Amino acid sequence: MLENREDSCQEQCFHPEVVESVRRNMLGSVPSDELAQLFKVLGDNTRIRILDALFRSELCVCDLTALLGMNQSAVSHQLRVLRDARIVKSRKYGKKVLYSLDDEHISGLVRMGSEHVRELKK
Amino acid sequence: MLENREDSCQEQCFHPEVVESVRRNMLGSVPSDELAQLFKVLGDNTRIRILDALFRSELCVCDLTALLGMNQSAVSHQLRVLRDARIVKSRKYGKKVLYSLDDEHISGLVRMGSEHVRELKK
DNA sequence: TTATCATATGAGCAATAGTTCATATATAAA
DNA sequence: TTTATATATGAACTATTGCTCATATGATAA
Repeated sequence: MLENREDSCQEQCFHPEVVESVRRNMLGSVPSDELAQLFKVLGDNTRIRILDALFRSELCVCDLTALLGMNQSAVSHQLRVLRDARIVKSRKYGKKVLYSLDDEHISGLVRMGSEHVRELKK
Repeated sequence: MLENREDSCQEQCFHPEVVESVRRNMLGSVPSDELAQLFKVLGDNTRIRILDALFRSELCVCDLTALLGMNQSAVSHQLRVLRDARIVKSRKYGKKVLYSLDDEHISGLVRMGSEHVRELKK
């Protein structure tokens, strides 16, 4: 991996010791990919709004649809993405399906992210 | 907003009180969009690896390029995305540009995200 | 100055994502 | 059973994203 320097830059700039030391401590490529995947799922306005709502209360698809003011199909599609990522869970209640958050880490992430956004505004 | 129920579902399913109460506490649409934008920036494997590296040390573009084993142009493009989001900052040092993390919230987010991924594996 | 090196950037392209529409499934009521 | 309701899903379309290639910019050295 370290050998493909042709594409990057010349000897003078490249610092093998620093690069090696950093590399040793970095996440393996598999975990970094999973982490990116998690953030990618959180990186959509519709899904954030869904989570923001579910953070307040367990809700059925219908109420989420009304709340977001969008297509039921679109909401269901996004709920599937969140379910696949195990960020929300669902349970049947009669004809309805009730959704709620599946993990407390997620609300922590959302809270910390909001904090960051708020800081940036200053 | 609450009136476009035609697209969603019938009277029986819709719960106006719950929806209203949830809506009142939700993030405004502007902040939720900014929050999604932040997560979107973090939701890419290349950018996560860059942050993971910068978390360990300030690095020039050339070293990052060697570290990630990819095109210098690709790295510069992603650094621009991170810079625009004010997640990393840069300073000139001779011909080189040195990058580092711009905000301590970010490492917190990455750490919390990693925690979540680790938990999911169990 | 000119040449070289490190980085940035615009255009173009392929892959992916989010939405809508139509329809399928599942539960309940008549 | 038949009908209606709530949700899920596949296909199609458009918009966005990340990469590559070529080139521009900016700084140092000769």
